Amino acid sequence: MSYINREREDSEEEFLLNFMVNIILKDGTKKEYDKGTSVLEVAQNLSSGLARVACAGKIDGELVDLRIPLNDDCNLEILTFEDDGGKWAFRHTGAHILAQAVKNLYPDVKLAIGPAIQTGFYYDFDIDKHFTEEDLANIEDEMKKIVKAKYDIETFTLSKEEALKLMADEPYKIELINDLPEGEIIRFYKQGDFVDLCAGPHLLNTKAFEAFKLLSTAGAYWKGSEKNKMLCRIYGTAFSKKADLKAYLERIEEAKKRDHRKLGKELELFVIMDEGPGFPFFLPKGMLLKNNLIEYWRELHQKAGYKEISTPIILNKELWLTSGHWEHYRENMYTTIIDEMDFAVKPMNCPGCMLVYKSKLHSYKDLPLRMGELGLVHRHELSGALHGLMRVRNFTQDDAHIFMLPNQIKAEIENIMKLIDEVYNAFGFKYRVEISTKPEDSIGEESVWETATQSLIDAMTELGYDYKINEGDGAFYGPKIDFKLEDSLGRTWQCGTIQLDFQLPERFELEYIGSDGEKHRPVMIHRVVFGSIERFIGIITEHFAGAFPTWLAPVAVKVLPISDKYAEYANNVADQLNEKGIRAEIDYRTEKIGYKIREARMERVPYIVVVGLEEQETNTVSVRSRQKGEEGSFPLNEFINRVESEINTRFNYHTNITNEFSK
RNA sequence: GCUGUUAUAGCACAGUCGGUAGUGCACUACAUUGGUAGUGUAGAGGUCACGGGUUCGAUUCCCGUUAACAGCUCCA
Repeated sequence: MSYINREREDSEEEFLLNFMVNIILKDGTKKEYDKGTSVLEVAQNLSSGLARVACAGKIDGELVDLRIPLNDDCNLEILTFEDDGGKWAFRHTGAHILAQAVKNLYPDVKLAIGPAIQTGFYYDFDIDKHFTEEDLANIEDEMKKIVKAKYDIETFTLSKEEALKLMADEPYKIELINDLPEGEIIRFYKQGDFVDLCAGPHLLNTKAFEAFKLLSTAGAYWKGSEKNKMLCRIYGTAFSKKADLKAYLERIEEAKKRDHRKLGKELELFVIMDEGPGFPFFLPKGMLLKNNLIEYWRELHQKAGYKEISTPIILNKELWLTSGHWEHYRENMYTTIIDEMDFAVKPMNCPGCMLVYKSKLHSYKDLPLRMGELGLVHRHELSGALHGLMRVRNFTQDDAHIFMLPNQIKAEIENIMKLIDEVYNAFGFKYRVEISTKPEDSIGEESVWETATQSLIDAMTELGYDYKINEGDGAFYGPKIDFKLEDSLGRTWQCGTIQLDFQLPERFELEYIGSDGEKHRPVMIHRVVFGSIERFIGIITEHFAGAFPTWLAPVAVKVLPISDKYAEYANNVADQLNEKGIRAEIDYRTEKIGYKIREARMERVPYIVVVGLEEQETNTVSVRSRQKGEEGSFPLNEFINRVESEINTRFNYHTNITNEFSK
């Protein structure tokens, strides 16, 4: 809040002579203005066009209102809707217009908060009713009136006492005011007769807010805590141009078409039944996909020096007490009684792996020891959190635990970062990285946590990653680096994670014999690359819109005989393909060829080959590829070589996929 | 788990202002033996999610349960 402080300090100096301020613009130009010139006035001076579309400013990297006077030399940027900060101010103004409209229509409503978000804005209301679609339409109309009224948006500040008095009828605002640190400027924005507590920035007038739409309503807890009252939230989105709004709404519709739950059903990959909420069934096609991923994973990890193990799904209570899960993860665990003793279904693979480590004596020469496990874990997730394959109650983690000497930590983390980067890039994913620190409910010494967290930060810095810190979001046994991938609607899902753990080796009293002949404690890393095979399948299904690259596709080639006279030749073709490890299927049905092609295309099969009399006589196939459409006839062995090399090169090919299913 | 919405054939959906239900695709049979995005005809398939209540009568109205969907919270 440095600009606010500047504003205050300087107001005491107002008696002094007007000084000039030197500002440096985004393009590096230096300009001189009278002290007290506002950001807006600078914009107007630069160009009236810029001033018209300006939404906010940025002083020395800090987002500010256009009305803010410049009192010190600084770097200044004028932000429009095209800039993140400008977009934020624009949409935040939308939240205020929404609140004003709701207040006009429902005077008894109590206002909570209403920020801009990545996809638009929302406002939380405390009201006895719930908003229907019809209500949303009415509110939208009311918002349009406010926009048409072209209210100037003004801002002012008040002392705490005055602010509390002004907001006397708004209990949530009072709570917010009381939560502000002592001495903080309490700022308000006003448009027409609507006043809201807000740090800003905002637009100058409501008239610019034309291209918007209210999208949905939802329940949301006050201050995001499930202990608090649930409020009614209205979501909306807005753009500076109507065409952009239209394009965005169309994009949402497009994204729905590639929802993995819809495609999973259509492509017969998986089903989730009422009999097992959150427990997916994999169908033959989904199983092929899953096994293809696993095969890739095994190849990758073998090269990277991992050894694969498998540990039991059910283990006794004693083990979970030792690991700390019984105390810290109990509510997510499924338990059972066997021979009158307590057992738990594993929610994580680590304790089992600990036992494997302890099953023999290790020398420092064995380290780092990288033990992978495709472990099936079960976790009781809240019913409302379940979401197709993205959030399930049993899933296969592509887990690995790495035991090492303390001086091997950085190198190992870097190895894993590179491995994850290789895999995500291969699929063409963009991802975000976050570091999560010590949570409230945790085990182990503070100093150990600090060392662990620092070594994660060091590795990230060394590799030049941009990362965000999530305070208090770590696992109960250690800090972690999380890798987040986006789904088709822009929601992010945690996939890869690297977790440093000094606790479990301690609890399980793991040891290795050092070069000094003495026993020492190894350090451990937990890590996953896909995260869970299930979630990853969900994400790649949406990413490829079901048109999986040939190496992954459940069926690589669909053979379509023109009629059953050519079934034998079709068999011959499919056999030769399958012999080379190319998954081929034959559609024997006595349907018209056009019909069979249509169905095969709906299945997103990479290659369709049509065989009839002509092909049989010349030992050729008529090829139709997903990428290029009808390609004509090729000798069978030429086609086989082509597909075989495409599968072997895996990712070198998929980036070219362009067809109506992958837009 | 919380707030809201929803639940009709394998799938996508109509419908019944309370008198036990239809369309398309898929499925089965027959005919059609075909050349790059949907062949024709016929047939079979549903205690209208489950449990209560109101009613002469409930798939329809009310309550509860379960599940799904959107969001919140939580997470791989």
